[in-house]
Amino acid sequence: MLRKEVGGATLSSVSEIARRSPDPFLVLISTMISLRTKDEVTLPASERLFAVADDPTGIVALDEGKIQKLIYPAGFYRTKARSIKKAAGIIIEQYGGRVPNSVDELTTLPGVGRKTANLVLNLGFGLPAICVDTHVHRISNRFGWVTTKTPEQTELALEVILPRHHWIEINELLVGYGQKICTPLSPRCSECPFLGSVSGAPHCDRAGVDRSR
DNA sequence: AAAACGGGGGC
DNA sequence: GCCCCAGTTTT
Repeated sequence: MLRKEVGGATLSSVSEIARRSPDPFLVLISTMISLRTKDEVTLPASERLFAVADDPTGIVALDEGKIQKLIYPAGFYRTKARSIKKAAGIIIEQYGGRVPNSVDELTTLPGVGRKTANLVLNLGFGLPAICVDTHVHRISNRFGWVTTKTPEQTELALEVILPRHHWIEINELLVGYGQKICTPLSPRCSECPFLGSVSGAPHCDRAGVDRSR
């Protein structure tokens, strides 16, 4: 089971990992594997790796080539293997073997940017973090929720606008909507649940068709 | 701000 | 064959 339908949105492979075992380290590693890689590849790759090693000590003990082989064919598998092993080492040496729970600390890890850090806080620690990827950035601007140039600006703005509860669901719904309907180039506006809805509801001017990625 | 990293799947 | 993908890092 690679995906599950939830109110029209999809649960990502990282969510699936988190649901099975809400271990911040597993969430972190599977998120790193998922970067620019489809769920159908991410989940099996994560499972192969975790079958061999599922904690920082186990990961650092692995040969980098071994990690590469396990997570293939995830994209950027060489870079990811290096980052994963290095991150595990830093977690052991700098953070006492525990995954840090702040954006600033998480982003010190190689291969971990703002989006990954927030997803780990959200899915791994259950904290109210909003992760802004290309989908969320695009949709937020199309809907006129924000007028921002960078994903980081979008993130800061959304933290003020969006509700404080159900952040995990909100993240997934926004992304699922961006994947299936409000796509970058040819949005399926005829299937958009927001188009033509009650006044005051967010709308799309259809002018924001872009290739922000 | 733009390019590089990378393999797989859809059409 | 060409385009796209729940980004991050380096120029």
